[in-house]
Amino acid sequence: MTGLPHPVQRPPVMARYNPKETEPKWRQAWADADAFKATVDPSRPKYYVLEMFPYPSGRLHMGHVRNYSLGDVVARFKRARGFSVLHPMGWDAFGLPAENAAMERGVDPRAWTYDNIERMRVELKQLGLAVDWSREFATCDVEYYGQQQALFLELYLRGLVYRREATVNWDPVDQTVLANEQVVDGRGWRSGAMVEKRKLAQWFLRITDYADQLVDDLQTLDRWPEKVRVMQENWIGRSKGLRFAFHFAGGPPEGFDAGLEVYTTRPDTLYGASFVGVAPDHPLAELAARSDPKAAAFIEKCRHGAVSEAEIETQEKEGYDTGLRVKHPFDPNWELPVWIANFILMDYGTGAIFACPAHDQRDLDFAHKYQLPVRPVVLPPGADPAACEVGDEAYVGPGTIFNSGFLDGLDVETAKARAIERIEGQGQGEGATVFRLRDWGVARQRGWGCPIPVVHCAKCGAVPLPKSALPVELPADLDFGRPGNALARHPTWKHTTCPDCGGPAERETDTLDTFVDSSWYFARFTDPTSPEPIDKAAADYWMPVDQYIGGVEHAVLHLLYARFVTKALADEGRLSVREPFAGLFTQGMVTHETYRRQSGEWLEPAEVEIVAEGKTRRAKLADSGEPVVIGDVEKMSKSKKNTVAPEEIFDVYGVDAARLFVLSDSPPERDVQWTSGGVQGAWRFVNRVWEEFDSQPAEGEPHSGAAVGDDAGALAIRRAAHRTVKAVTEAIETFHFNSGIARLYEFLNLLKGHPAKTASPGVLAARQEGLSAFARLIGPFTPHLAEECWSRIGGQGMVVAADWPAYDPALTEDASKVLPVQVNGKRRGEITAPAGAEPAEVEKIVLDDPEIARRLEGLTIRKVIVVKDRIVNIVAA
RNA sequence: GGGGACAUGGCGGAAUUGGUAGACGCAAGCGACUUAAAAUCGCUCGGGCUAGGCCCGUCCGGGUUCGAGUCCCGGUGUCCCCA
Repeated sequence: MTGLPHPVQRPPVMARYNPKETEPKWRQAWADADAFKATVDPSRPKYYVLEMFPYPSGRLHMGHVRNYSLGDVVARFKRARGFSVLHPMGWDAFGLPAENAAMERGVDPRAWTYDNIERMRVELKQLGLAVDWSREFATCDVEYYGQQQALFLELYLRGLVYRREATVNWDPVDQTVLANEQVVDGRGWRSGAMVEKRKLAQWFLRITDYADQLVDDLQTLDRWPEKVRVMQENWIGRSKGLRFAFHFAGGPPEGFDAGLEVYTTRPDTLYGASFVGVAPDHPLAELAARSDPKAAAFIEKCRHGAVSEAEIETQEKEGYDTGLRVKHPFDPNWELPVWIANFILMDYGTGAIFACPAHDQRDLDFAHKYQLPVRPVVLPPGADPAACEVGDEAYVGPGTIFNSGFLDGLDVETAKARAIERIEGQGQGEGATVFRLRDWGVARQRGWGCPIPVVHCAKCGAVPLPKSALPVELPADLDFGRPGNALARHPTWKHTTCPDCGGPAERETDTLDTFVDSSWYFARFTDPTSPEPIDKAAADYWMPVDQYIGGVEHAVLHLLYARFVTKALADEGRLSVREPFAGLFTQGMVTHETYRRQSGEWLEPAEVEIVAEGKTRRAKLADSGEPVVIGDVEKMSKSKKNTVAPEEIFDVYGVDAARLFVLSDSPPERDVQWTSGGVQGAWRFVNRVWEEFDSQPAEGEPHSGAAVGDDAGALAIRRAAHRTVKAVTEAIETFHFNSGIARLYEFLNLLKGHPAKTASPGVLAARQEGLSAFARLIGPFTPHLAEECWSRIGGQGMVVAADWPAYDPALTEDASKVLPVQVNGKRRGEITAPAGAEPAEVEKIVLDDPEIARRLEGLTIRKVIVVKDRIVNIVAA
């Protein structure tokens, strides 16, 4: 039985490598040399590395350590490879957490945010990132959001900004609009109040104008994860179908002279129509409510129903028959009832559908509930038309159309085209592409955000401000002490004059969604002090971002908005690229085991002692010995208390060990599980590396090693060194950092086998060559240690200024290869052959081998397969 | 309901993309050093057996192939996205 130490335990005092001394020293040296300044240098290839910028929550967590360490590996590697690198850092600084802190603790959001930035900057700098800090900015800097207001006005003038009434989720307690994701079980995520649907005038960006491009250009993003491209494509949801109008039987109701317009992706199933449905907030439903109290009551009930698409899908289907009737477009004598149904979305298509229960599950559920007809019109392959019946499941597969007049006998796709042609011929509608994507509502009723640069004038309406009136600055004395929009209730701020007529006017008090802030910051980084929002020349040099790194949770919204804004800015002539991020990497989370008392109370890792008994592990409280339940491995979170504070780890093991561990333990795209043992292993490696460098005598230093040559040892070291350079280079290029670090461990193990103190001059020279490469190879992962080691063996200048080591391909291959020999696919021995030996030559060696010959006794050789430098397989019977 | 990803020792994960499965690390066991512990160093570490040689083994069941962790078909499980 062995008790493991706490996650954060003092390292042995006798350790010779002292990160507390070396790490600050090298960070200072980099700063003094301005080593990471990004410079426009047309003579060199450029490389722009960017990690999604942090929200200044106040403290660094392990997720940050991982995210920024990953980007730092790329930045340092590309710099060493001769690229002119831009690797900036900034702050996504507007948003609700600051307002919540303000309300809870009575602090000013601005002060809270900038204090947090101060603190986090210190911690991030401690990570030793190769960042050009001279470009730092926060989105809440007036220099930034003022430029954003200028861009907003440009989009306004191009017709990409508009204002309309929209149904929103309204939290009556917090007095604000909530995004769908902020509504949980019909209640506001913060207040817990029942959310209402309200109509409010809202500002929108016309992202749907770019919907086609946003889908089509996904094809060009070949360095994006396939997963993210699929998610975006689904989110945009382009579908081709038919938009057409039903004529009313017995004359149209008021305002519906043109009929009732519906949209469908299944015009082939028109003969299966059973009823027509409209959304509860459809104008026709509202019209019906005016004369029918029951309809009004039903609509009111729907208002309190589900808000997200997924919830709408799973809730009980309900409807109300308006009594209105429409005529089937292909048969004027066929009348269909018009229902108000709670599963229809006003925002998708036209907010009205025709229902074909036999071939749509939602329609079928609805039809069953209200005893509406179910008429199959698509015959599954091989089915009998006479016996075809629909049970509880709608048939949505391919098949042959039947029961459908002129469409009979056609396949689904042909029938769709034929039905669209017929409707178009009747002048009743046309084929149309519809997107699931909706315009982007960017207005937030919040005081801690970028003010929308518009005023409302009683005479002129909503008037955009002229650029000369920018920036529209947030007042310093906002009252965040209670819920609601602090900007709207400020006593004086909103009162102004109309730029058009000079009369009294009120400023728009909504601010922009923080996703707007993050939709162009990457372009601002190319010249953050430009008087223009974006300096064209700088952007032309640096854009696009060559490698963007962040969490997959932003796969849709942030990345989609940034793509849209980039395209819009390109159309304005402000950018020359149409896609912001040429390469995207989505890294996994940092996780940790969870621990609870038997009563269920969460416990921090530091309170728990792990007891290992052979292959099983148990846990108990470190002080009392009370048994502890080991729970699942989950994302580090305060609520489950399974967090480990980076600063404590830095303090005990140094920054390099922490970086090394998060980089080495798992492939970057997967979750990494933080363990105390793991970081101790990284710490051991740091020390072993230092000892290896420290044992290498400087040139001319007295040395007790053997005077005789040891060419075999020297050659082994050189080969391993060159192989390691090749492997690590390739590993970094392909984001296989964990494998690259494993190769570094291997090389160190090999060097240990040829210690300096007993080495011949030849081995010493080979070690020197190997150590020189090694110091540079570990630079991207453990940059401080790399400098200390490089300096110890007399490297010129600093590692950050040194070239990446080159390798000699001839030295990465052994002169002879050991090839396994299989007989009928089973390993039966091995032979040694010269590298690159031709099959015939290898075959001869194999057949001359006595051991192999013994294995083949009594068998007839049918075939000998030789894979060069790899394997031999003899097929024999 | 649709789509996608994944499944390898006690654990995290390697495997040159069809060619010696388990690199490297963690945990564990044994040993050395030590008054002792920690640290450090060395050895062992998928399972089985008639143990210096064989057999089995990459979630399960089939298939293709000289050869399958890798490709194909079917199933199970976990996760993600969409509905």
